[in-house]
Amino acid sequence: MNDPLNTEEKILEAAKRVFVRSGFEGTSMQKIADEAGINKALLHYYYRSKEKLFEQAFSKIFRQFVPRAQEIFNSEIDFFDKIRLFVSTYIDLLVENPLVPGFILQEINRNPNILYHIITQAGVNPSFFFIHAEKEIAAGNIVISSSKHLFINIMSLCIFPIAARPLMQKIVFQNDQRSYEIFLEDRKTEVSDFIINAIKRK
Amino acid sequence: MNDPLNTEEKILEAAKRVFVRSGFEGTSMQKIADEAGINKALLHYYYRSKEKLFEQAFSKIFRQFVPRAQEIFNSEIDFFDKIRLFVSTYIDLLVENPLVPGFILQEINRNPNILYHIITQAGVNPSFFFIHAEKEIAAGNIVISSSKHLFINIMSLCIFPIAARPLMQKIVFQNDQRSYEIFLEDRKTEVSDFIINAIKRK
DNA sequence: AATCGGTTTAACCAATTGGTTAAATTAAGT
DNA sequence: ACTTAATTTAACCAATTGGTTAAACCGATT
Repeated sequence: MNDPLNTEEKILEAAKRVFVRSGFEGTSMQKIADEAGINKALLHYYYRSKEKLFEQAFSKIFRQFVPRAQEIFNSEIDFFDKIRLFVSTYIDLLVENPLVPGFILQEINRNPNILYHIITQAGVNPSFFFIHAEKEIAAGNIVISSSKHLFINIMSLCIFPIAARPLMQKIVFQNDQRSYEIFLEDRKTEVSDFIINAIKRK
Repeated sequence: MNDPLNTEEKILEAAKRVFVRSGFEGTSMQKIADEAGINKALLHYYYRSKEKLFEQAFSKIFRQFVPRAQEIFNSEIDFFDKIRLFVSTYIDLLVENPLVPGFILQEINRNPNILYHIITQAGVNPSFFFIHAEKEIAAGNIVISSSKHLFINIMSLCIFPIAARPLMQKIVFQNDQRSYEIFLEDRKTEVSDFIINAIKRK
């Protein structure tokens, strides 16, 4: 029943939830304080300003999604298996955190400057993916004009359907929630097949 | 030099610009009034509330992107040509309005309820695309588990790279702006080839 | 010239914003 | 028990928020 979190951690967790739900501009310090069950002045005591608190919250949210991807990209498995594992794992991860993609896309466009610090801090580095892809291209196993296109295609196919869910669910599934859940579950194999079909040597 | 727009239109155009730039929560009525070069009370005179003004602005922005897609989907051309034309046209359209995808993704997640009214009003109806795709599947010309997956794949590959540009430009191109411009230009053919490769009968 | 309806403005409103301050409370070390 | 430092609180601040109101302005009709 009692949470073992100290006040500082409790604030950051509350801030993460509220920021993801409402974005930076839509979030007030009071709402975060309410969510954390504490006084508003405490937010400023632990985190000097809204910006500072946001930066830490954003960074922590962002870092939730990096290590899993990094781990898979860096693993020594067959390239197609790597794609299959990444797509399946990532769609699962995104479905569990459905508001995060929209939140991140919103905030990077609002203030791109925060990115530089956060990306380096999170340790984002897809170079192992690029190296593996280039090797497969050189070996003639896959056909694609550039590993960068392939990388962004994979990300697009995984992330967009969740970021744009309310829109897509409405115009493609007449807003039927259950159908969209099944649809997303299907995508865990569907997207991999689509990608592999697109790039494998004929 | 003089603009032929009356005050009502001038307000809506200003509102569109500011809302797209800063989102609903990040936009104040004062900022819109400044952008339009008029008094704040005029906004309430022509559009009763911020919500009402937003709804009209959002609807107008949304409708900018629907007819072009509809037109292409409904045209009587070869299915692969249809994909090529759509991808190329849409990436161009999105590059010209780079902040719109992020704006829309942000707002549909913040308040999904507005969608119902706006989508019907905009006349979104991809059924001709689905019909054409199903026909090609039945004829054995393309291989895909569902036309819905194909539709959302196309949308993902076109929209995501622009919605997530600040992020992707940073982690894939070390934030080199010119490289990303070339990359997006390349995608106009690259994405079509990718999709067609993925679905065409082997 | 008087009047009319639509348009535009300045002044104002209560509520909320991010942030500060000084006092009260708590826990630990002596 | 006394002191000290970290923690938590209530009260407060100026600035901004969305929204209202009443008066001024303006071009057209009579």
